[in-house]
Parts: sequence; C-alpha cells; structure tokens
Amino acid sequence: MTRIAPTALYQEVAERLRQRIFAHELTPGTWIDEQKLAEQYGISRTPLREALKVLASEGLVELKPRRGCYVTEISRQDLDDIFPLMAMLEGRCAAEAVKRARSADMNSLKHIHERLESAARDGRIDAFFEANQEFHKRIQELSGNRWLLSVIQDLRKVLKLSRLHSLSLEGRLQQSLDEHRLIMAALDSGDAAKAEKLMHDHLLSGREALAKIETASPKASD
Amino acid sequence: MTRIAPTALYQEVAERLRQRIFAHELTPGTWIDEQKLAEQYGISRTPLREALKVLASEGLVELKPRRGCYVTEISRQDLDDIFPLMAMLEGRCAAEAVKRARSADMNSLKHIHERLESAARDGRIDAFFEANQEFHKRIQELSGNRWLLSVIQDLRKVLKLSRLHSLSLEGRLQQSLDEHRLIMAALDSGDAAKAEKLMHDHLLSGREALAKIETASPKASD
DNA sequence: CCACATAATACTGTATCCATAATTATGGAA
DNA sequence: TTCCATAATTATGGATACAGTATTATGTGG
Repeated sequence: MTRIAPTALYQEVAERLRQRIFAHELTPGTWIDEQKLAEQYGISRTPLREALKVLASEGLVELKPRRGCYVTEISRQDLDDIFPLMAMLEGRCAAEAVKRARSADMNSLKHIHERLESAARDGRIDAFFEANQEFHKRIQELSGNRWLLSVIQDLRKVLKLSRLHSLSLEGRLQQSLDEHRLIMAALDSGDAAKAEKLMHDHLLSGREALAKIETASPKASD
Repeated sequence: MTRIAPTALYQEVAERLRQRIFAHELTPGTWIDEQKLAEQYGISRTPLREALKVLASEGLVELKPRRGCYVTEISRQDLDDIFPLMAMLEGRCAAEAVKRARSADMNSLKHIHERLESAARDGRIDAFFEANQEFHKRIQELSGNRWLLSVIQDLRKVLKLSRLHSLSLEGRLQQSLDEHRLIMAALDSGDAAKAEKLMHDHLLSGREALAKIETASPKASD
C-alpha cells in the first residue's frame, strides 16, 4: 500500500474503522472479519490488529480471546450511566470556560453559535449537527483542562455507538437551539454557575429526548 | 514462552509493563527498546507492540511515529488538571454510593476501613496504602456506575506515573486517616451531600500535600 | 579546528508464515 | 430421527523476515 501521511498505518485504519462504526455501517454486535477487512483495505493483518487493540481500549469494540473482535453493544443502563456523567463534566467545562475565556475566545465561540443559528434557520440538519459538536468541543478546549477534555471525548465516542443518539437531535432541534442560546448568554455574561447548570441540564435534556425514542423502538443497542 | 492463562499474551505484557511503570522502574521519559524488551520477555515484537498500543491509549506511554515509544512524562499542570477532576468524580461516587448502598455493602466498607485503622495503628505503610486504594475502589463500585468507575481508574493510572503521588501519602498518613473517618461517618449516616464534599476535599487535600513535596524537589515528573 | 555532507547502522513499521484452538459439519450409533 | 463424537476447516495469536526511514558517526573540505 502506498504510504503518504507521516502518521502510522494502524492509526489511519483505526480512524477509518471509527468512522464506519459511528456511521453504523458496522453495527453493534457484528463480528469483524480480520482477513476480509485487511484484504478490503489492501493491507496485512498486523496493522489492522493493532488498530483493533486501540479501538478496544476506547471501548468501541470488544476483543474476546480466541473468539475474535465484535463491535460493542451499548445498553440503556450504559446510557443512563454516561449521560449524567457527561452532564457533570461538560457542566464543569462551561464553568471553567467562563473563568478562563478572553474576549477573542468568546468571539470565536459566538461565531460558531451563529453557524448553529443559521443552520437551524435553513433547516440544515447536518450543518446544525456539525456546529453543535464544534460548539461543545470549543467550550471544552476553553476549559483549559486537557484531561477533562480527553475524558469527555472518550465518553462521547462510546455514546456515538448508539444510533438513537444522532437521531434524537433531529427531533428536538428547536429545543436544543433554545438551550444553546441560554448557555451562550450565560457564558457572555460571565456567570459561571449559571453556565454550568444550563450546560448540565442541556445534556440531561438530550438523554430525555433519547428516552422517548427508546420507548418507540425497544432495541437496547439503538 | 509458556502460555498458561487463557488471556492473550499482549494483555499479560501490558500488565507487566504497567507494573514496571508504576514501580518507576521505567521512569517517565525513558525510551522503550522493543527488541531488547521482547528478547528480555522471551517473546516476539508482535504482542509487545500490541501491548504498547494499549498502554498508549491509556496515556502511560507515547508512541511517536518512526521515533519509538517513550514513557509519558507528567507535568505539574497535568496534576493540577487531574486532581480537581478526580475530586469531582470521586465526590460524585461517594454521593451515589450513599444512595445505593445496602447494609451489607456498608458492612464490607466498614471492614475495609477497619483495616485502614489497624494499618495506621501499626504504622504499616504498605497495608495502609493497600487498604486506602481498596476503600476508594469499593466506593466507586458502590456507585453502580460502570463508566464513572472506568473514568476514575483511567485517570488514576496516569496519576501513578508520578513518583511523588505515592510518596505524599506517607507524610500525611494521620491526616488521611482522619479524613477517611469523617467520610466513613458521613456514609454511615446516609448524608450524601456531606459525603460528596468530604470526599472531594479529601482528594484536593492529597494534591496539596503533593504540592509541598514538589517545592522540595523541583522535577515536574517526580 | 569546525562544519557539513554522506554513508552506515539500527530501529520502526509492515508483510508473510506457521501453529494452535475453536467451531462446524458429517457420520455413526442409540 | 436425534444426539454425540470425531475430524476437518477456518480464524486467531505469535514469530520471523523484510523494507524504509531516521539518527549517528565518520570523513572531507573550508
């Protein structure tokens, strides 16, 4: 295989697999055929296996000894565990971000929020989804705590295993936008405690929306 | 190499390396010679490399492309980032544990606390250290949140990179014991908010003790 | 004597190969 | 016809071999 990037092959493979898992092309529970995948990618099994080890550490796949590799199935209990945790962590991020943000930071944040607004106006779901992710990530970066950021992103990867997670946002686009406006206002006014609580509740609100979809389709892994 | 356990070789190797890193036999910043290590363990480079990928995901080593593998160096900034995070997380654990603990759970917890007391009485540092870890872990398990537990343990692994982290406990054994007594009392009385705050402060108190040692020996990775 | 370039060495990264264990299919017996 | 046992096939885990790149050392020129 022709190598271009300075990054190792196993990392590229890991990233490609992540995308396929997040896109639910590889659905939870499915077995990953090493040989077929390696052939498909035109690489040997060695870097592929190394990539799978990485994904296993991230919790995206499960490596059963002598049994092979399976995409992780996430349960409702997991969602109930993770969302409150994320709410607490992202809430803390918001509080820290308020304390540390400089005017330039706030401006760039407002810019992202504007993109959220315009995407919502035009009903562009994908763009809304994109800007939403960026908004949250930007706040996490503003918190200035590398490890807080790392923990949140690790958990978010696991959440992405759930198909309903992405679906749920569509149904509550307007509500999510409203909540974002409130958060933005709190950040702007420099009210750390308020920003923390609003962000916290924003996350829990996401979990509730997801719960409503769950009742419709009973599959735990969705 | 003679295989006995049903667990994969790369996992055993990863665990052995973890122990060597935590024991500071492999100090932060040192280069890990794959060939030499593989020879030393009597295995090939393949499982060793897979183990290194896992350790890299855990943050214990850094894999620089085409440059090899180095034990992670942890900075004071990292400690300042991680300790407040741990304080928040373990605080939450304590609060959740209070809400969920049944009388049998409380008894087993008291039993561990007793071991802490007796170890302190006899001045058995190792036993104190051991019981201390078990006490914290037990509370995390009682929280019933698998992901909260996982996040905390991941962060603790990183903290273990710091040599001072283990040393600091020795100097404040009595204080740590006092704090544990208060936490135990709060748990026993079922006061979730109090348990959360005490546990939170207990962790921060640990950071402060560590800071005092830092001033003595200026090396950041110690 | 110092600096730069080139060559050699050594380590990382990838591929191929082999052995072992697990699963499945087939055949025989109850 | 069904269940169990044995054999064959297939996939995983580990070892070895090879290629490419980075680093270091040595030699030559200024």
